[in-house]
Amino acid sequence: MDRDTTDRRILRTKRMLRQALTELMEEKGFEALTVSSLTERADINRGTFYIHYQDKYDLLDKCEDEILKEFERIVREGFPTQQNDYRKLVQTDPLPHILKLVEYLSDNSAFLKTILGPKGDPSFQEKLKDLMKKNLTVLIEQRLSDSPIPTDYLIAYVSSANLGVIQHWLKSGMNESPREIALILSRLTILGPGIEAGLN
Amino acid sequence: MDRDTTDRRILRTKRMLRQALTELMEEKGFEALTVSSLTERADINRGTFYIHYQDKYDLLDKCEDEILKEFERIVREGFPTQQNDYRKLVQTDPLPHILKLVEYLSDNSAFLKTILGPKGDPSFQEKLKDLMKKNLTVLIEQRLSDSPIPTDYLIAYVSSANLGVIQHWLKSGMNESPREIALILSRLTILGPGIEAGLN
DNA sequence: ACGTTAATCAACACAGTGTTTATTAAATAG
DNA sequence: CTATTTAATAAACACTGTGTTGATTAACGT
Repeated sequence: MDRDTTDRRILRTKRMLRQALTELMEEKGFEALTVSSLTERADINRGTFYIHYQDKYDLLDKCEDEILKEFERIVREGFPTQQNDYRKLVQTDPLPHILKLVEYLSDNSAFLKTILGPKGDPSFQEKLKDLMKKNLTVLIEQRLSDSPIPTDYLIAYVSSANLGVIQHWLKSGMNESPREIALILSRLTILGPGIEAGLN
Repeated sequence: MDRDTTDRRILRTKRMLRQALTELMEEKGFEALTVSSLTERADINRGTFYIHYQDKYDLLDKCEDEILKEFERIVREGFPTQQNDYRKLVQTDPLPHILKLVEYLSDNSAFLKTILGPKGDPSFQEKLKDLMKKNLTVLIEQRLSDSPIPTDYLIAYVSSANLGVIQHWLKSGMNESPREIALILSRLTILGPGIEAGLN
């Protein structure tokens, strides 16, 4: 079996480091933290860090990828297959897979709040938007009639907008329930800029 | 007179450093560059750097502030005072102050492309969105009827969306003219999510 | 219980930081 | 044009953090 994913010592080391990363990012942002501070906080020898990760950027990458993988899984499994008109549904209920996504955001809010905040990682924002774009492309292109606005700009607009809502939620203290946010996202995506852009 | 803003030696030093910053950011991103590489590129003694700036973050801050100041000036001077219905105008023409803004973006595209890209500075994105929010608040709140979506989320949505359009433009090689982009922004802001959100 | 291997500790050269000193060269005021 | 001011330079300093290595200890899986 793959020793790398079963040996409890390895799992512990990685778990501690990811925990330390989340904590230290919250405290002083990603750029201000060092490998030394990371290993000290995790109570891990500094040399051990370099067995598993190249540098702090590598550690961050791995953590981000874990989150993104889970996002993709949720979207893949829950994506609406049949082509419905959601404009009625969305008056009162969020799209189910969007709700699951927001719930997952909520579970990882400590990490995400920092990584999507002003001291965070803009490349993660882009990865997240790319994920949304992939799905929006399907959703939008099949319903697009003749918009005076290029499709790629429309998609950039909506995906960035969704990200903005999520960022605002995390930043302002998550006062709304995941369901409320999922509903906001669903409504804005389905009903929002669509009308103006010439969707039918 | 304020020696700090007239002495040609000082102006030259700052000019060279800001030039070097833009170049090196394009080449390897902000975090990867060092004060040493900056001063080497600018052909400036490293000690001189510390006379004018605390560290590389301070230099970045000052550069960003310069851009933001100019944004604010453009918005302040060009912001529509009387309350019009722009839905007709915007079918064919961008709002004038948005056009001016996009033209300024175009003039500083080298710097902005990097700072708003995946290796850039997320705090600048936030500052930019905050600027937009301030103006959108005026524009939206006075026209808002009864939206089922909280105003602050609506504003976060639109400002983030506008930023996304700008980022997409810069990233994809600026194939559209400033006028085209300004028109896209104007249309989406005035006509876009407004209808759904209950604007009149 | 055994062989394997992850984690530790200490040491290393190295790159970059931020500061200081004396010295040189350029700018401005008169 | 000259005198005076002051910005820029060059060289050195201690310091922090990096990334790697080799020998030793301790925990793991079978």
